[in-house]
Amino acid sequence: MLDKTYQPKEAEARAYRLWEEAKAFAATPERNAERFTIVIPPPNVTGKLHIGHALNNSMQDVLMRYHRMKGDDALWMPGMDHAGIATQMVVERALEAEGRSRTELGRDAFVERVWDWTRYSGETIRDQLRRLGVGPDWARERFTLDDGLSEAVRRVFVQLYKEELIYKDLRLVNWDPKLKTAISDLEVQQRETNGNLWHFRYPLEGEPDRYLVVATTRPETMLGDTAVAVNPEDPRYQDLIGKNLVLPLVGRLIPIVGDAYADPETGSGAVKITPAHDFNDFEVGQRHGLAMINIFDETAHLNDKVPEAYRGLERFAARKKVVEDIEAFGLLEQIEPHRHMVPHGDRGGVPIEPFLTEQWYLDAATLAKPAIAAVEKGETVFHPKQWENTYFEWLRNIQPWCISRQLWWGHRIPAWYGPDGTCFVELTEAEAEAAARAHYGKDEPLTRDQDVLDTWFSSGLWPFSTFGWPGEDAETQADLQRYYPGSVLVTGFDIIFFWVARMMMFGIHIMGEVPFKDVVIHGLVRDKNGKKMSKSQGNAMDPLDLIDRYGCDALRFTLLSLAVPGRDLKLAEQRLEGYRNFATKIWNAARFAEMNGATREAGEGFDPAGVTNPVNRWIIGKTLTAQADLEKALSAYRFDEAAGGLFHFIWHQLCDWYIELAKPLLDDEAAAAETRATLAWTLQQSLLLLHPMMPSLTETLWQELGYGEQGVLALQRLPQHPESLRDADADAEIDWLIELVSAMRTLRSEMNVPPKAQVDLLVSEASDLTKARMARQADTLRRLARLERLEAVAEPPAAGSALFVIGEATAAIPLAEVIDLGQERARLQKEVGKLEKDAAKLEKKLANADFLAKAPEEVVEENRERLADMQARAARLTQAMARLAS
RNA sequence: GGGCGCGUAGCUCAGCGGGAGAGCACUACGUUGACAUCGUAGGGGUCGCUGGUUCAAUCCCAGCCGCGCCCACCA
Repeated sequence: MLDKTYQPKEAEARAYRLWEEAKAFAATPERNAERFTIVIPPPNVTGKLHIGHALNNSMQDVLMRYHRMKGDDALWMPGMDHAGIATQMVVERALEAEGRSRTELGRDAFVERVWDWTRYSGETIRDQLRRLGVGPDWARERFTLDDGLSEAVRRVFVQLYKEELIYKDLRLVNWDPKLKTAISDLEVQQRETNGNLWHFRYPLEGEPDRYLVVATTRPETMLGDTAVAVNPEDPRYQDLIGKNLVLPLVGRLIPIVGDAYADPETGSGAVKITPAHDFNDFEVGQRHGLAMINIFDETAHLNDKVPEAYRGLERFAARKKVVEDIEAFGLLEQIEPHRHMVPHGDRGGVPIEPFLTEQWYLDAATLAKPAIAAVEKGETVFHPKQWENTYFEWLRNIQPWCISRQLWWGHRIPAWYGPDGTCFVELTEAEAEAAARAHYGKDEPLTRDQDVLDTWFSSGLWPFSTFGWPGEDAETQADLQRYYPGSVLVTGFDIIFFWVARMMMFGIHIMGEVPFKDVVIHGLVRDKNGKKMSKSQGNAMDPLDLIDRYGCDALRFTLLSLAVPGRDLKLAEQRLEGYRNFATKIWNAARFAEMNGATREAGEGFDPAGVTNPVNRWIIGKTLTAQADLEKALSAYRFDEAAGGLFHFIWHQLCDWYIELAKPLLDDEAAAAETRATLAWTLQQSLLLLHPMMPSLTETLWQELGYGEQGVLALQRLPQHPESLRDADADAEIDWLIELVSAMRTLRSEMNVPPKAQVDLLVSEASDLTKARMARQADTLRRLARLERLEAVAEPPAAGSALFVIGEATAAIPLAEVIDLGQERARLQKEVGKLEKDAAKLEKKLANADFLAKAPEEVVEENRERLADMQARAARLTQAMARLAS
């Protein structure tokens, strides 16, 4: 006997054990079935998973379980990402708390320390995924810093280098002075900041009374100015082009250059040019052959390229001093408050510094072209499709990707330098040495490039590196052949650029084929007020905490229900409560089944086609519909509709109606056996349909109801039922029954008939069909409507009855004690009035010649039927009212 | 400055060309042997505003108002 409520905690652990014992998550290439592949977006080993991971993995798990149940060879590739900069920061912070630093430890010891952390975080994440009830093919788990994946990284790097798609270049990069590394454009966040525009006077050479006013938001960079630009079309300054200014505080002579970059409309129309510290100025500098003076060190302190008074100052301290000194010289024209966007490093959180360094770049524009074309051609399709705009927009404007990082945690760049700086890019040190020997004609000592690669470089290879590429053994080749490209990628919109686009570029270039067919983009999980969850705000919801309190199935079902495409999710605990209750509801339906013997034995040899009772035939048809709806929703990645459909089917059709309708049948000797079997079957089907979304509950019930002998639910197949199981007559009869019961209940409620009081129901002028239905459903009606007497009568009902129309019949409930003739007549009159009003609207529509001529025939017909039905009901009620009076 | 999206019942959201829906919340009633983590019934909406297209508009188009997100080098 089942407990009264579902106890998720033990059930989840037990179910997961069963799945692992049954190897339920393993791919089955040997079956040679249709294959279905998903590679997991590898979580960062920076700690633990958040609620967004719960959504992302629930969605994937639903697809996996569903496809496995359809009979596919389903492979879900698990793994994690070393997440270079992010993980290094976590460990550095831990060191800091111990009063140590990474430099103190040294590179090797530090990396060892990060590995320790990685093992710890990896274990945490694996546990969390298990608690979520999701089942990837654990035996295949990969890590981006595995030997195999590192080999893939080196291969791709060397190949692209030899193709001249990777190169080294000296130019401005986004430099994070806190983390002391270059970062890519994507890792820069523009933050609106309150600042100032400082207007400085730069005196003309030899004419100290004349000056140009330049404005800047970054006064300290003036120490690196090497020109001032004016627009050559600007009449105010044309004669000044070619002359020199004296750079205040420094004394350097800097030219006035004519460049269209200077906008006459902005500020004074003259703009200071600092080629080493501003991306625009860098270009101006290149055009005019200006000197580039780098005034910062890697921590954004001023270096010895500036006058002594400023050396060693931190950039903001320098700013203050520069302004003070300019003012002291009387060269400060004005200070204007100015709100503007300041670039910040998204990890370090400090303003980034455009910084002149040599870095490795990837020619992204070249790789982007086929990646754009593939989506244009529909080889990869985004869901919802509008995200393709975002993807296109970024790829069409893509800049060279800075892939080198001055970090320790990551894939070391496979480049070695000879004593003269010659660079050898090879797969291994031995190959580099060989290349060097060939180049120099003798052995020379080589030093390896100190930098590591942007973490997204290896993530970009994930769809094929995880299968063992570039391994050449038979197994790897078979896996790649079979499982690449993936079927679906499920991910958040926030990493379309970081990850999806990079996988597309690498996948097409390296493998010659897109890495996945469908990209399912989901939203961000926000709190109930729509605020982004964050630890510091204190509004973050911990998935494990929610699982502890509501069960993993409730959490999954909640997230899936809210996963409307193209929209963020607002998660309120009330929703979790609701779906926890849903789990309890199903549990109790199963409990009812168990109590009535509707378990596996009852369903043995059951053939739904042989069922005769309309109630049973009806629920069988509804089950087919539920399955069809589920399949439709999931094939369109509409997890919200899939969840909503099953919720409605199980709660409102199966529990509210079928179980209630089945109760009298279970007491009826003639119908009991068939009904028991139908109930068992329907519940079994429900468990199958619901399993992808609520795996633990359904698995537990599967075992409890005796299906364990057939194995775990996770490995069952979804049966395909013949459409002939649907029965329109049964549907019509049960619809009629439901309408009748509902009408009775409404009347009882409106008339304040005590719930326990038994009443009579007299159905007059009933057709043979109605009489037959009444006979068949008599027991059910008596029970659900609490009837004393049920009768088909020829005579009109006597006064003192409540009346309503059901189908082509009029029904009367004699309620002499509670009914007031006048009130009842008024009630009926009101209803007739409403019907007539609606009918009048339809009549008008149907009288419109344009409507008749232009609307499709079926629409016209439908309106006619509706009108006829309304008129018939109104007439019937009017007639009944007349009889009431007599 | 460009791009995308959203504004439907008190709340969260479906629906997107032919009868306004769900869940939660709310009100009334209810200890009927599955379930009070429940049941039954009920109230509640000029579908942001203004025009247009159409026989027909919550749904399509345009404009406006309000809100959000992404991208962008303006001093």
